[in-house]
Amino acid sequence: MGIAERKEREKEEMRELILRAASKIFLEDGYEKTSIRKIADAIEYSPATIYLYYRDKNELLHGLHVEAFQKMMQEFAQIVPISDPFARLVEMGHQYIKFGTQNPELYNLMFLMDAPMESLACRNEIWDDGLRTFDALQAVVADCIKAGYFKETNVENISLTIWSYMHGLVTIYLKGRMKMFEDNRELERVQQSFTLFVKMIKTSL
Amino acid sequence: MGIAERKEREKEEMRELILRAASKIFLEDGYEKTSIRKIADAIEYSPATIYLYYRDKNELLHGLHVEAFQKMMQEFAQIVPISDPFARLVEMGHQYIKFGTQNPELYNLMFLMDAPMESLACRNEIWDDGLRTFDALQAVVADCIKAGYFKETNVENISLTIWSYMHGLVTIYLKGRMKMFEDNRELERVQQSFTLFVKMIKTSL
DNA sequence: TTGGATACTAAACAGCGTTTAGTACATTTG
DNA sequence: CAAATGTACTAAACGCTGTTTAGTATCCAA
Repeated sequence: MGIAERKEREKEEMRELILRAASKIFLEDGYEKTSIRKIADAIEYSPATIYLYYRDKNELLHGLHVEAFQKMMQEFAQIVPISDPFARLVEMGHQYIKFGTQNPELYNLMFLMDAPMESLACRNEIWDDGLRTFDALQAVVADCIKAGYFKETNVENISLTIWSYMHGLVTIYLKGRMKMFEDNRELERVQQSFTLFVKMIKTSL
Repeated sequence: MGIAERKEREKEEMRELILRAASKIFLEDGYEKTSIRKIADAIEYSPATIYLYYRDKNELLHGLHVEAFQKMMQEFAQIVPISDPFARLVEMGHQYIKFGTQNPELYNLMFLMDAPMESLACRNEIWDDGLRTFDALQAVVADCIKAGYFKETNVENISLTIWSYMHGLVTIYLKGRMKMFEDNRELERVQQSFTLFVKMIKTSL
């Protein structure tokens, strides 16, 4: 009997309906304003219904978290055709900065918020999405080593170090901590620093 | 007449009383649990009273923000006696990592939270505390240049680049994004990456 | 047809930051 | 000294929040 299958399908559709509404509100109005009640309103169900499909708000945010990483990986796909590994790494950095600065709410969700992590913690899943993205970086770094750009060989350590820098730069910008340089040339400073960092890894790794 | 002065003093004492209670709760229970109602409870006043001394919660958090920076600068003071500029810079990095990892809630408040920034924004003050700390870094970097350690001369850009890395590393750790390396050697990885970064700036700046 | 699973919700719980209206007391003024 | 003004404080409410409980319909299997 296909009834169980249909129910399963309907359940999945409902999960998707909720996630779409949540995503829309999250992207339009930001995290602060993405409340369960508002999501419920948007899909014309009661707030309690949402809890029949997601155990809590953290799990729902984890759903958006997954989508955010998909979007980032999609943008990283643009760098694949670049044949020179180092040029590919540099372009990956540009894409990272671009993604972060243009999607502050998503970036926050992906790398700063506690909520989606806590959803994973209690089910001791692992942080798959983040790992896949980190692997993408590691792959490019490994190519740089193979092509003789770097003398260092600890791919994981090099990748973590590069990511740390990129993440710090983007976060300082996004969280308004660059406003201390009173002029309004924050994005210029981001680019300037990135140029210096590229020079650094080129000459010293 | 000294009445105005006494009232002024009492007002300041009350502000301090509130701040001390807020600080205690913040350090013990973290940001999430630091509510106006709980602070009011601790000092045995009504929640509304707090609003006679702080315009809103953001301004109160900014008070803690100021103290957090004082504490950090205090720990940075330990590096002053180190005569070699580069060794001083490296030790400053160690202190930064130590402060961040041992005071996660404070670090969050200082460099990640929106709240204390928003308090400044509406009064268009500037981010003095952060600037002073950044200046401390710039001073050490300038010394490194003078001592011939670096060939680069843009102190601000070098400092921003170094801070970006440090901040990224600490944030990745604090926000649990290093848990993807399933083994439990996160702090070890932090040190390993820092060692690599030190090598990088030594050979390429 | 009946009985139990399923889908859903109204209402409540316990918390939040903040504001309003009003009281009690301290101080200044006539 | 009494009346008027100003100050310090708070109870209660407003409008939110995430989440749970209890109850009502509806669907489906026996």
